[in-house]
Formats: sequence, C-alpha cells, structure tokens
Amino acid sequence: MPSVTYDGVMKAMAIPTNSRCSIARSLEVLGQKWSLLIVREAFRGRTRFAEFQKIGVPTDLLASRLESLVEAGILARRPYREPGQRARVEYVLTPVGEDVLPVLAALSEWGDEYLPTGHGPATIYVDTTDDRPVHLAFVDEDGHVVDPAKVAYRRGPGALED
Amino acid sequence: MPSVTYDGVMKAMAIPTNSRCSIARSLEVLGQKWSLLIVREAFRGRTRFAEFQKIGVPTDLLASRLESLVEAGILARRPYREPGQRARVEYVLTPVGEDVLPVLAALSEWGDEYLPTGHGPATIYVDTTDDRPVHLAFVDEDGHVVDPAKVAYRRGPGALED
DNA sequence: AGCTCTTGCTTGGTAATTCCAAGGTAGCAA
DNA sequence: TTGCTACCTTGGAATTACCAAGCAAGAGCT
Repeated sequence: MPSVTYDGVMKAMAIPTNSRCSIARSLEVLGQKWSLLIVREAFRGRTRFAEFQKIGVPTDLLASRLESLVEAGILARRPYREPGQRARVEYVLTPVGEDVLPVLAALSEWGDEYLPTGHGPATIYVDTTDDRPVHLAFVDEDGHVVDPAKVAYRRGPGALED
Repeated sequence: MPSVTYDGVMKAMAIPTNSRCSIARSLEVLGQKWSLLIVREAFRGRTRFAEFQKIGVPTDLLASRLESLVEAGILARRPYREPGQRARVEYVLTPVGEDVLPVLAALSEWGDEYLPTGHGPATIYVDTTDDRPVHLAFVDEDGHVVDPAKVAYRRGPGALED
C-alpha cells in the first residue's frame, strides 16, 4: 500500500494550494469532473480503460483522471495478462480508495432523497456478510447513532484564525 | 420547506441528463467547483455574499452557485434588514441543505486520513447535546455499526441494464 | 513477413467553464 | 448631491472539458 501524504500529492501534482480544510483538499483530487464517477465504477468492479469509458467520460480526461487517482493512491495500476493476450494494465482500488465509499454513499443517499427518479434507488449498500442493507449515520464514540440534526461543525486543532 | 424534485431541478436548470445514478445527479449540483465549499461555509454560519467571498470564490461564480443552490433547495434566500441599513438578502441552509452534512463529513474524514497537514483536523463534528465527537459510519437496520470493509455496492430497484 | 484487430492511450481543434478586474446599482447617510 | 457599502454584472483572458481522429504495441491469422 502506497504512502500517500498531503505534501507528496501537492508536490507530485504541482498544486499550489495548501488548504487547512480537509474538504478542500479532498476535492482537489475527488472534485474534478468524472473523478468520483470513475471511483464509483471501480467499486462496481470495473478495472479497465475500456470499461470506464462506458460511463461517457472522454478518453483524454479518463487517462488524466486515472493518472491523478493513481497519484493520490486511490487506484493502483496492476499488470495482468489474459491467456493468448498481450500484457495490459488495469486499475484497482487500494485501501485508500476503498475508504472513499462513504463519500459515494453520502452523495447517493442525498440524491435518492432529494432528486428521486421515481424508479427507486439504482444502487444500495449492503453488509456483505448477511446482505442486509446499511446506511450512513453519525455515531458517537460508543457506536451509538446520533440524530444528524444534532450534529454540528466545530473548529478542530488544525484550524486557522477566522 | 420547498418541494425539490429531480424533474423540477432538471427543468429549472435545463440540464439534459437524466441519470439513474443518484451520485451523478447529486454531483450535477454539488459537484460544480465551489458548490460544496459554499455549503460548508453555510454550515459554519456564514450567510452573506461578502462572507462567502472570503473563501476565494470569484464573485460571478459565487452569484451563479448561490442561484443553483437556491434552485436545488439547499439554500434559501431570506430578506433581512439591519437597523439603519437597507434591506438585503442572506442565504440560509434549508433542511435539504442540512442533509448535505454527511457528504462534507465523508470528504472531511477522508482528507484528514489520507491528505493530512500535520496540524490535526481543522474541523470536527460533534453531538451538540453533549459536545462529544461523532464520526460517520455504516450502520445496519438495527443501528449497529458495520465494518466498512464489509460494505459493498449492489444494484437497487432503479438500476438499468448495464 | 505482412496484415488486421484490440486495447490503451495521444493529439489537435473547438466548446464550455472558470478566473480576474472592473464597473454598476440600490438604498442610506451626510 | 456626493459618497459609501453590499450585492452583484460584464468583458475578456486563461483554464478545463469535449470530440473525432490517429497511433503504438502485441497477438493471431495467412
């Protein structure tokens, strides 16, 4: 598993910003057009360039986004060779990439709630041990679910003035 | 509270896509540059144009994003008047907007984990009833926390053929 | 060897989006 | 009437995204 650091990503991507806000930092890699949809496809088991292409992303952007996602440690290039075929590379989720799932789930739940299609959710999240549906929630340190309306944003140790 | 529907948003925003994927639909409004950072500021209690400007968003984009967010029902325009001042409008989170918090929390937690600054998290999430920290987790229908590594993506009732 | 096919990208030109600096407007106070 | 402030517009340059076409490397076929 690659060691991914903020400075490392900034240096490699030549991004000038140095935001103290982790949302802003996350969005620098995940907030570009198509990035999260590519990660979504990776969660669906897609690994190859041609498979990712099916979602409609232009090929030049796909190449560029795959590079960024590999750079950020979300995807890893893995060589493979099918019998009688040439060696190729595929893109697989790393543990870092697997931890993006809550972001996808949060967007998914919000969209299903407030931008419904009338056909029901296209994707659901399940516990693979028993196939029962799960959903995102805020929990306290004891693992008890907390009413989201009671949850608020507070300044942490890394906050700057203002 | 405004009634926000997918078709309503699509019609109002003249967006041609009609994705079955709720992630893609959410990203049409929340995935534009600055949108989520503006919502983040709203959670920090910012309400006015000049306050939002401080995060560095160009004014023309800010005006445009505020309009989109109001259109999507995430923010609401509220007239106000300070003594001896003219009447103005401010932008406040609606219940729809408050439900975007898990998206911000998910991005925040991922960024703090994998793109750390070395100064600790700039923001934390707390239960306002007792000020204890909370975090996002997948829970099953009984409210029990599920190991995220065991959670997977499945096709739901609204999924199209592949 | 030569030809074709597929996958995984580049490249070149155009369209859309974002950025930046400047200006405009409405009301209030002097 | 002349500022002043908050909230935007506007024009134009820079960046980003899109689209069609092409290219390179290896495998299979003849």
